[in-house]
Amino acid sequence: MPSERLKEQIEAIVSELAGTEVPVRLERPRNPEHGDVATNVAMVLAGRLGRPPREVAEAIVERLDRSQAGLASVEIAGPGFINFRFAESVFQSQLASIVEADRAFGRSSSGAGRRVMVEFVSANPTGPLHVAHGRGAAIGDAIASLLEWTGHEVAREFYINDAGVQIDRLAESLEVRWRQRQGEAAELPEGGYMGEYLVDLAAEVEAEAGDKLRAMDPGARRQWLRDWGVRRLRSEQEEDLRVFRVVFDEWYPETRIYAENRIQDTLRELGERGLTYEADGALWLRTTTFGDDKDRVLVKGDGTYTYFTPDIAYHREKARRGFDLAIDVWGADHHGYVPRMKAALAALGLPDFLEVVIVQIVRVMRGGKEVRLSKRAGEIVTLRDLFEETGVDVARYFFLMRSAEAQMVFDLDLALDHSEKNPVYKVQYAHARMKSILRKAGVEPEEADPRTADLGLLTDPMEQALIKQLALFPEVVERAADARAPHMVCEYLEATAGMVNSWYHAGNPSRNPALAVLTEDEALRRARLVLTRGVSIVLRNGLELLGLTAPERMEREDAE
RNA sequence: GCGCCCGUAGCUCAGCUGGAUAGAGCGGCGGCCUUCUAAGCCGCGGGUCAUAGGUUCGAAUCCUAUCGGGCGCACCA
Repeated sequence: MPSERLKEQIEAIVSELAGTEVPVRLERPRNPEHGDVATNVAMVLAGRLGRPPREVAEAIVERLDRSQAGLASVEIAGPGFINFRFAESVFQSQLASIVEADRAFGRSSSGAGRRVMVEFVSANPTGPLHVAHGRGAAIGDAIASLLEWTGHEVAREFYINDAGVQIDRLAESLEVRWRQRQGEAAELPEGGYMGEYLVDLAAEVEAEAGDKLRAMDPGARRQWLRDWGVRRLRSEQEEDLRVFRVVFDEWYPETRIYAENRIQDTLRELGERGLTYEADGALWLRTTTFGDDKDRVLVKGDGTYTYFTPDIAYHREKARRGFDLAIDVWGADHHGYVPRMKAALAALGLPDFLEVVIVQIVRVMRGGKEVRLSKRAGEIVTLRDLFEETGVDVARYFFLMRSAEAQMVFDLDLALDHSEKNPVYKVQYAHARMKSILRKAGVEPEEADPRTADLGLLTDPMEQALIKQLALFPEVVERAADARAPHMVCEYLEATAGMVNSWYHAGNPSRNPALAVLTEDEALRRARLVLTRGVSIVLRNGLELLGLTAPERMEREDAE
């Protein structure tokens, strides 16, 4: 990266001027007239040195070794910005390095040596996954991917809440449905699961083990239904997620926390640290010591644990399993739970171990009206309903294209639009077009080789702007990973695709054959094919990073 | 009542640790098809950045207050 070298040089100059280390930030000006990169360091330094910003800027510029940094021009502008423009050769060599890196372009090792667990979805195994889970699934998976691209060692994990009262209710509800099937007048329990899916599952139960269940005593039958229901629903979730292209390294059951006595270990450790106490017949944790609003109950008056307790033990296990950082992706309705969980981990001596990404709610709109996500004939209820209608690529992209912390509207009409109005297709189309040009040129991608092309021939402003845009990709990945913000990659891909489509159309042979990739001029054609390949590499890497496909060609529906 | 998120163009949203005339997509309006696939492209219009103060050379961005929307405030999970 040429800007890296420049940054180091400026840092050296500036720390000499100031007499101390001064961090330098190079930014990309919005306005291209302000150069390729710019810095405000002279303004930052002006106050400290007691000199006018422009004078400080002069001093910095005087000391610069332009050729060493690959600079074509440097100017001081406005209140004291320094604007830099790189030599064209710098961008030409960047295009060459994009093509050479190919699938590795955009990857870095900045996170090397860091083991991170991303835990997401973690839906209760009491029913099918809903639309809201889909957003968490897409975002969690993309964050994990971003961390992998930046060199972290990443594990994706799903925590199965297969213990606790919600599972008792599942077992009861399933039993009621099974008995109703046999004509008994059974009523769903308070807080039972009313979904129709349990009626279907009851039919499966009957087919699989009806006679056996009738012969069992009630306790054994309940236990059997409980195990069967959890297993069945869990595997249905796993299958839905697999089709949605989200694959977990581990499905970690809550019952394992109990089976391995982790709760006792955790309570003992908290007790030894003097952070628990008994009051009103319950055992409490002093979470207020670590920033929570009130202390929390660990063991209820009846001797059972709150939901919190096994969850603390589970997060303690994450650290014990060797992870340096745990990132949890939670729904907005759990945000109030964040301070207490962080407090509990701080109590265990793990103050910075947990990072929580809160994913806000999704509203689905069709025809300008909100789709009620309750069960109603023909309306979308589950994640599977949604992606079966839109396709997996579209559903994933729509979930990812907005920042997680903002509520989002899922516009089904736009999602179902197969034109380039749909941002997913816009990006995929741009990719397919590059592939189409390569096919038309009759070359394999590897034959578009920067070593046998003169990239100096790419002098058109559109081409140069495009090369600069492609070169930004690694920085975008880096920032998106740091910010746990996959939507930044979407923004970048859409902007890139827009430029690609303009370039492609400008070179439409019927309009301006001089700009066409497949031009008569053999040398120019070779150079443009390298750019074509570079574009396809960046778009493909970006799409695949987000878990989307990069199609070789787009299906064309015959227009009427 | 307290806490968290949000309030930017008609709609949906970007705006990176404050930076140079506030951006994109959709919708609207006007052009452009014997195509490296027009499922498109080019251009135009459109904003008191919720409001009021404050900090700063500089605020959509930071601070305070107010208003509006969402969510959460259990010995539920």
